[in-house]
Amino acid sequence: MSGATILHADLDAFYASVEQLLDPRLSGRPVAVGGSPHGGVVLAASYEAKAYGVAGGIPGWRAARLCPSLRFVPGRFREYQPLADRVMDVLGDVTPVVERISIDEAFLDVSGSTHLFGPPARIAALLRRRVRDEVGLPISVGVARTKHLAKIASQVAKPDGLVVVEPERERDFLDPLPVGLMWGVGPVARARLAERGITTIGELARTPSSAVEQVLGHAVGARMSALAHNEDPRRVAGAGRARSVGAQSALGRQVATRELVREVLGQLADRVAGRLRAKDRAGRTVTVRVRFAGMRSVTRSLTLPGPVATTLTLTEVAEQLVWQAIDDQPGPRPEVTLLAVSVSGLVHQSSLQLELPVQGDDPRRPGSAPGAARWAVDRSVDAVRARFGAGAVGYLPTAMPRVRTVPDEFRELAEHDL
DNA sequence: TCTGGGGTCCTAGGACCC
DNA sequence: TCTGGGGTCCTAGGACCC
Repeated sequence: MSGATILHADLDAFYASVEQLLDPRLSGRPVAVGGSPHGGVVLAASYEAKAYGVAGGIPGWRAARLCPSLRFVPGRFREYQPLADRVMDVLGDVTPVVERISIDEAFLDVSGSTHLFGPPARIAALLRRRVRDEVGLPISVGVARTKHLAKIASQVAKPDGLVVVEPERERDFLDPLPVGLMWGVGPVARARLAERGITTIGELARTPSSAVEQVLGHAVGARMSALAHNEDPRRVAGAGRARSVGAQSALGRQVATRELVREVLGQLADRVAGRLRAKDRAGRTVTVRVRFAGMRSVTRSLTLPGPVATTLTLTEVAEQLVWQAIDDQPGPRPEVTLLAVSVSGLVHQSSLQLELPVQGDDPRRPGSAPGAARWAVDRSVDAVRARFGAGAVGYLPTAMPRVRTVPDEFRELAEHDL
């Protein structure tokens, strides 16, 4: 019961490893998925590339400078989801208690599986071998008494390793590790702690919780303090439902015109509303984000009287909010580099409960009057797309400015279940 | 040469209510 | 007369995660 029975299994450099699997000429070589020496951003880097300092998120031209022999591949995004699902199936063979937290990693509780498969360390080794033999991908596994410890252990195990933290050695394991390995400590928190001379988890554990809270804020400070003291009560369980749904598009640098904004928001709203309708959900709060040249971004949100899930209503509300955000900026009209739309305050909404007009409401107000008609139109569009494909029908002229957009397959990889 | 896309949670101020 | 105390919702911003 109190033994080390939690596993954290994490595929190594997942996207890059898939590319190496699909094209053996890439194996053992530095590979970047996405980006190019001339632009774009690297989405994932193989371990050989990481050795040069190449990492996900950095601009392609910088990656090329760091590693001249780097091979850029566009990414065969369609292949990723099925391969990751096969890995999860392997994990599910040893226990039903699997909590998938992203496309490529999961927690397992194997406390009920040891009578069948042996001790947890053995189970972890078995899983690693099976994933390698049956799917062809390297996976690292951490084994410990808690999720936090197991997660840290798998990070320490990478690449392609296994680390078991026995309960009596937890303190020895944690104390010398950098605070940045803790789940929830990012660059900002790490820098703030470093200013106080706190760089290891052991040092954090020896700092009074009240002091940590002063540095990191009440909630984060208390949580990090507890984790440093190795208190982690979280159980392995299925992930909860999503609390928001969104979509975004980077635009390069463009002057915002009515046409551009409407085109982009129409596409984003179509994705978001379509996902909501597919799961019979809707939400009351619409939030947009506008990022300007220089990476500064602002958000505007509006909570409607009732939930929305129609493409046109969402587009209209988002449009109002985006112009509000842009018009609030002082000086000449700024260049826009990204638009995002998201819907939160989600509720279940059966197909029969439409966006009904609020009595006495202005019929032109978003989310009210034409709701029923719009819902019906969207349902028809959804049905046509289900039969004939996503490109079969849509609302908006797509002849407008060229917006560089990523493939839908890539977007879908990051979607959470609704 | 100039930064992808989808999410979660927390903070803080103001409006509003009892 | 110069202002209690607590709670909820909304909005904007930010850190963090994969």
